[in-house]
Amino acid sequence: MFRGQYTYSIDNKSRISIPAKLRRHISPDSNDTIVITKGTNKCIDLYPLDEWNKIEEKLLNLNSFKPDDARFIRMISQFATEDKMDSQSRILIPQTLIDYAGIQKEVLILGVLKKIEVWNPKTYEDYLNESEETYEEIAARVMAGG
Amino acid sequence: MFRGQYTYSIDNKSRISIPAKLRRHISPDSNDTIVITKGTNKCIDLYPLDEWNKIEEKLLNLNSFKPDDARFIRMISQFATEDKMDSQSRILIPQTLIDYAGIQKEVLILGVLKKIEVWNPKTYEDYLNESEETYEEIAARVMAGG
DNA sequence: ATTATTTTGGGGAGTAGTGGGGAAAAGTGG
DNA sequence: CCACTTTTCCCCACTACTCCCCAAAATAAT
Repeated sequence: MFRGQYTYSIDNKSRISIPAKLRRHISPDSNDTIVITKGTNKCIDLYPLDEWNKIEEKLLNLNSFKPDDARFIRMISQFATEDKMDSQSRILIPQTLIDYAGIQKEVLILGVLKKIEVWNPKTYEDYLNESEETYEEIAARVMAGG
Repeated sequence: MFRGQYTYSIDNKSRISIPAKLRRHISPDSNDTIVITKGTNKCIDLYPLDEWNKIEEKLLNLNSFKPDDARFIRMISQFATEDKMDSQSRILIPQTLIDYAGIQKEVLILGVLKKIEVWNPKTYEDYLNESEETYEEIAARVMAGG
């Protein structure tokens, strides 16, 4: 599982290093391959290949001749590109996603259980502030019964 | 599985390159052969030959004496042509399908699990806007339980 | 302080995408 | 059956980007 936050930079060839501490949690099954996709918030999601394959399994169980299902499959697959890390454990981020996440130079990398998120630090700060609830309140609600 | 989006162009000989990242996922069983057919939306569908064969298997199981089935079989077969990629991994798209999809110069190529779709970028944008649901909502629904 | 590891930077070979010439094949009309 | 036109396909070429490699800088560990 991925944990922690890391402030890194994206170089002028659009590459980002995967922090060493996160790298160690990528299964060898993934063969150093990462699937890069649009996050559900204004960020970029990174999945090790084996985790992404589990998501695709779910998509395959949908019926692609049903218009609604076809639409889901398209939207989710559309932004997913896979890339193998180079010998310095970097991946190349597509320009469309850099633009989507509003990333310039500095990036905030978050380890979030099964996936890794890449944010513009400013965007993330705003995201945290936009919630009315405090950390304490959210915790109480989400973890209720656990 | 095919993934990702690619903005390419169709040349004045009606050829489209298959993006390298998609090409790598085409099984050698297909012998570089692609079946080109009319999509269920306003786009062109491309299937590697081996995947297309699986679809034909399913069609064979339909009852061609049932009017609905017969109609569907006709519609899907009618526009299906197979083509071998040239040495630059390009395929020739029939003019009828180019017209159907309203393609001019720029094309949006989508990797969608077992098939590849070719859209007029504008048409695709309109298609996405037709839906009430946002990406977030779709993701939440489809990925529920994961 | 020295060594090892990690992050960032950049050169250059190879690959990918696009365009187009011309031979072969297919279609059309007499 | 033959000439002529159109389409398809094989090839070569140019440009830009991607990826592999080497290396400096920064951080962490011994």
